[in-house]
Amino acid sequence: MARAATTADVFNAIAEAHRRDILDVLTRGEKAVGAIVDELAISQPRVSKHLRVLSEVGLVRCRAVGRRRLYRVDPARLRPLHDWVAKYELMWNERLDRRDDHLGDLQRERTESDQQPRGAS
Amino acid sequence: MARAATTADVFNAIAEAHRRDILDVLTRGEKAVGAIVDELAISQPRVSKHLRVLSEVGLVRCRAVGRRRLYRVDPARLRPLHDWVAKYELMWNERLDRRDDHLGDLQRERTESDQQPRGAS
DNA sequence: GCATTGTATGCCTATATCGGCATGTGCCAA
DNA sequence: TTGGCACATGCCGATATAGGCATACAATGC
Repeated sequence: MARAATTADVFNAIAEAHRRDILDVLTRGEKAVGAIVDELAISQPRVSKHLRVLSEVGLVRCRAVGRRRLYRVDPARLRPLHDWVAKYELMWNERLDRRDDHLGDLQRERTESDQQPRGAS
Repeated sequence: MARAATTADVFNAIAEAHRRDILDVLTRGEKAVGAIVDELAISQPRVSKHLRVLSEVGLVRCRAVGRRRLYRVDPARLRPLHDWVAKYELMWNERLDRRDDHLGDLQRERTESDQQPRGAS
């Protein structure tokens, strides 16, 4: 088996740095392919291909205007990612809080796993 | 060129669903490899390999206890991801706000890109 | 020392990616 | 209609992955 398809989900789609760059550019408003190409100094076919991936996972939407295609971000699609990370954000805030209280020694006071009897889902 | 290494950054590391599963399990506390294996019903070598990737990007830390290795999450490492998504969270909140105000017609009032003169970084 | 448990690694295959380059397709202009 | 601009696609090569299986390594217990 190989790596999961880039279009499998949002996580895979944004793994590629250039794809994130493109999204970031689109953050500043709807843009045509050519504009992205110029702004990022990436070849046009490359941009088009990345846009296709982003499009397939719904991260961008396209609108044709004349012979141009204007792409825009659909930020809501990043929600799964946001929600997933949120859990961990809680964790690191907790840790910082504890560190404030006890000045960071018992960093693992209760975290110590008691190696559950295997099978307890 | 192929896809970026899974160990290139946190984004690539968490692209793999099983890796996220492992992190989620570790969310509930430090766990030994065997515990993860049992909980996720994934082969041991697989788990070990995923842990290695997670380890290389700093998402988990390891501590040897006897012949066991206890892994724990280092949630702070997800910060880049969190920060990146945060921008988009703002965006979708804005949109919802606007929708509240104007009942969603002028969804693109100002978003309209004015196709900057090409070259303006 | 020796057998056993708990993990990490190595090797191999199938698969899919990213990027380059050339070319197809669609729309506009003269 | 012909030319040309804006994008999308197709094909190719190099690369690296995920997972299976067997095995090496480490620590423990007898």
